[in-house]
Amino acid sequence: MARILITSAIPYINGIKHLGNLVGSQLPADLYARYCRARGDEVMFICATDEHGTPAELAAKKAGKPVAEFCAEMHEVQAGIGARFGLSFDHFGRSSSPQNRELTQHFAGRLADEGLIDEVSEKQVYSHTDGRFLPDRYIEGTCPNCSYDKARGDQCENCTKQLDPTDLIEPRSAISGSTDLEVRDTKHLYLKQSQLKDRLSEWIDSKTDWPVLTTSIAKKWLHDGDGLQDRGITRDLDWGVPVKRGTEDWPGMEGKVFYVWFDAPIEYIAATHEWADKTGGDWESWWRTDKGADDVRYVQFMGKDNVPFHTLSFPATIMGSNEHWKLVDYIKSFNYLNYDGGQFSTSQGRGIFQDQALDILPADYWRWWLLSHAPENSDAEFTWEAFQTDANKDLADVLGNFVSRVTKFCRSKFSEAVPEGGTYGEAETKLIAELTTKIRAYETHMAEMEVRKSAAELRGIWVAGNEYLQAEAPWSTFKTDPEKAAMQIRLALNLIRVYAVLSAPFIPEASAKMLSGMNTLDTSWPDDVDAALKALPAGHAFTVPEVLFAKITDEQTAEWAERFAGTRD
RNA sequence: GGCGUUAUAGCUCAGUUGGUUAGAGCGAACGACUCAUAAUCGUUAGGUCGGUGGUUCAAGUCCACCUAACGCCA
Repeated sequence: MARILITSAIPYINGIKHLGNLVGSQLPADLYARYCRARGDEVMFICATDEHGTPAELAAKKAGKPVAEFCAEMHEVQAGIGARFGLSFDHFGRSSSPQNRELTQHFAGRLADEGLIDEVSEKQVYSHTDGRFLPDRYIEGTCPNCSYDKARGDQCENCTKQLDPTDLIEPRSAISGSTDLEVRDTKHLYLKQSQLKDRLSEWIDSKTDWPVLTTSIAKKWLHDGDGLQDRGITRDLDWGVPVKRGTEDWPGMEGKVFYVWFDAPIEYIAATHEWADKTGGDWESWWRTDKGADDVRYVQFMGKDNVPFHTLSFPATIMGSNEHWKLVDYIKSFNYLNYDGGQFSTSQGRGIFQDQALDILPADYWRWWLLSHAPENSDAEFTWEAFQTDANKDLADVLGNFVSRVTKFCRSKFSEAVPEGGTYGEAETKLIAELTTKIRAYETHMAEMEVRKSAAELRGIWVAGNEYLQAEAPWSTFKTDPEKAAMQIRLALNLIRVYAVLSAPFIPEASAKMLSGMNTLDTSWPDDVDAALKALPAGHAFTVPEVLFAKITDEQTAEWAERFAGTRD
């Protein structure tokens, strides 16, 4: 039994995420977690909300709430949506937790002790009206180059010229519009990533089994231009982890917090700590190689935009501490999912948001389509037409209908119990051999996190059942040899249970309905297919389940396409 | 402008270390069946692998250049 630590990139607290966010990390991570558990591994599946930073402050202000309250509410909203999608986190934490505060401060202290922190003095714009420093993008003004009047402090969107906030003519706060600004000196901490470049480079080079998407992004950041740059890890904000050197105050850093990118990945560890505090478990046995984590395999899931932080910044934090923290063993990264010819856009409200998706269809439809089209090798595209066709064909016609035809046939010709009699012939032997081959292939793809291939293989396993029925035609057999038909249907009924077990990582709700219909709690994995197809013995009572997957109609997709094309308020 | 990823049948995608007639699903046409959510099963027709030029006995699969899309950076 292996020990698998799985983390999904943590979604930002600000607002409800769209489906692109889901398929890029949480959903495939859940698929893998469920599969590992089904195979008997000990799994720790962690996710959280990323709560610190300016966008959260601004969103809270807009909502008219204190930021802590806003984050607490949004955390519950996101946790609720995750639960409805069937995301089986062992813990869904919060980066604003005391555990994360303590660990973040600890890491900063260790890095400082190792000489990897620089204190840098820089100039930054302060807004008297807002009572705060303004990050570059929260300053607007007239571009000195093209006179565009909405240039941002870092760049003019009109002429693309790079700017410093001090370049702007008539600068103003993007938050309040105030022009009562001044440039102040402020001191910040920098993580000297450049000093860890060789260690990081060597480490990345050793990961020959990682997806190209992951390593190519990492190598680009390592070697591009002047190479890996040092990064500021503090900000002049209120909302965040207060800067401390371990448990000690940090002279000159009063009133400052760590920058979100520094504390967010540490939340993976902290969330496990949160889990332990809640359950009495041992979080260090998952994260400290000197305290039992040396046999843990750590797998991270994320979208490609998060790769630099997970291949370089977070490992720099871990390595730099010179303590025995677990480094990631495998990074599975995903490209983007596009929506009908363009990008999903949170800011423009374009595409389908997670709560909306669940309002119109059960989670399994989304899980299946998104996973079977996961953007593994390139960006993928969501269209309503493809979604409707694929979901209807795969879920309703191939799997759902298989369950219907078998259970209803049995009920009408025999009873709502597994029929007795008959013995296997050549066709059954052949089917078992074929299923065995396909299931072993499915296991391989799942273990390798080849999401699309896994889905295709699973679908093939479903199809094999229909092929068998079609070829053996128990409805014909029944007229001349009822015992043989009984055997065929007994096998088919058992196949439903096997399908439920195999399909659970993809479509947990439907899987549960199938098991419930088959009136069994037996979720044992079909290591031995022959034996697995005898799990439900003759005489075992069952009930014909409701339609597993109702078909999506043309009217529905037409309506949805229109509803989600526009913007969300 | 730099870097990266991608470019394979109408659509969505597979194609291992270069090697016999380039694969799958969907869609299409035709056929079989009637237990089932007008579901299922089978057969067939469709690509010479973005373009050009190389390396090689042999390239979708390696190299160069070009084009296009997307992304990152500047």
